[in-house]
Amino acid sequence: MSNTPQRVPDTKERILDAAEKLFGQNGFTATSLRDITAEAGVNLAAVNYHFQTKESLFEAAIARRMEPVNRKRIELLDAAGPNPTLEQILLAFLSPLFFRHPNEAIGLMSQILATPDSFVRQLFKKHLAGVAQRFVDALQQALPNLTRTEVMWRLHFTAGSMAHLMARGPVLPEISEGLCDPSDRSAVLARLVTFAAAGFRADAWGGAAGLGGEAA
Amino acid sequence: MSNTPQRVPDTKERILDAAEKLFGQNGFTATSLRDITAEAGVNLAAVNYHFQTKESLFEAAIARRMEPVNRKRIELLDAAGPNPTLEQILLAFLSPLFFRHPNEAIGLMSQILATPDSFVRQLFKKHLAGVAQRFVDALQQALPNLTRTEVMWRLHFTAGSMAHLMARGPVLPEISEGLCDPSDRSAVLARLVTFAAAGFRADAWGGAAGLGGEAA
DNA sequence: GTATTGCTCATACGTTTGTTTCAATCATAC
DNA sequence: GTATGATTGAAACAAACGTATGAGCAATAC
Repeated sequence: MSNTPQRVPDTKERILDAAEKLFGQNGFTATSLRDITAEAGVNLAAVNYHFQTKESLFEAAIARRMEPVNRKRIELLDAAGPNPTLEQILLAFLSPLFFRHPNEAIGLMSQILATPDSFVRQLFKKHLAGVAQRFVDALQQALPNLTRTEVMWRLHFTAGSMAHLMARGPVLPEISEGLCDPSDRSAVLARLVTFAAAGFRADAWGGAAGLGGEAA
Repeated sequence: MSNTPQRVPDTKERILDAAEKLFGQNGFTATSLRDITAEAGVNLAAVNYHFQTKESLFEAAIARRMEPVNRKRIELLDAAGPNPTLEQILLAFLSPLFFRHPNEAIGLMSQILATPDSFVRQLFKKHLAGVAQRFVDALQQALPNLTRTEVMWRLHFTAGSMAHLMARGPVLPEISEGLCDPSDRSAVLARLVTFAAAGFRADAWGGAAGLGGEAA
């Protein structure tokens, strides 16, 4: 049981660990429950006993990592005081994803952004809706010349950079002639914050330069 | 068909159209060949006759859209002359993805960025390697104070924003209180170029502000 | 002691998957 | 006309999938 102080069997946790790793690496549909139970070294039926279904397992794996991340995000945002700078806001939003994660938790969270299944979209809303609003508010306060719409677009761009980074991080050196090394997380985070902060501070696209687009 | 003298049956094209649509919507593993042949209104065995395997079909669907996009990218980059501006380079890279696509081709291309299967990664390299190098060169020439490594990082950030935009475009209004509407592609492209251009022009992260990250 | 509860095990169910087979069909060449 | 080569059709294949079942085991409660 949950409240018994001694002897919590680790089967449930081992399943979560394996699910986190494999879902993060291969996505939801491409990962089978047999893959997960084999990786965890537990019986196949254990996943049906502890979690009821594959979707519930995915949701549990997401929640286990997402909740502390979102708690940390709010905590950092609060710690920055009533008038946080743009960089403080971006760091509060991004840094909890980069640190304090034992293994491939990051890949898992990128899957929630990349998986098109409808129940994953619901998860996305469930875990990110509240926190996103707090950050949009903070960003709008720090950048009073941007409309709320504009702030949201740029937050989406930033989230996309982050998701792409998390999803394709491991293969980044391979496709960048070895120049981009994502293993130094602090450096990557600093680069991303620098890039995003400058993007946020851009004029609200009076556009100027020939943004015709649509060529012949 | 109409103009070809030797009777190309449209079964092959119908399969490609359906594959493009469904792969783009649901991803590779979540889309079955029976889904595709049902959508195309053709027999299941036709996919094995024209393409041999599911992976080959995916590759063919990707290639059919990716090659014109990359041709257009190079064409736009060349048309910008020997010293293109940053905005011209970004437009050449991004705009071919936004226009001239009959249906959900865009979702398909975002899948190539989000699908972690190894053969999809090879596709990514095959179709993007050459073109990426041209653009990194152009960007480095336009931003001489950035190292090649820095340029690559920021191009990846930009590609991530784009991929995220393409993958989650349809649900963007839903998760943004209806404020972000991706249907006006020209406006979205202009916003993305504005954001990315400012990010590229940021100082090469002497960092300054407290980028400590890793809190307790 | 027995009863009960929490958990793990091997095994099986019904579907769905990608792929294959081979007969039927079609347009064209002779 | 018939023959030929290309294409489509219905059906089946083994394998893998998510899920379900019920016996077996350990520990606690009575």
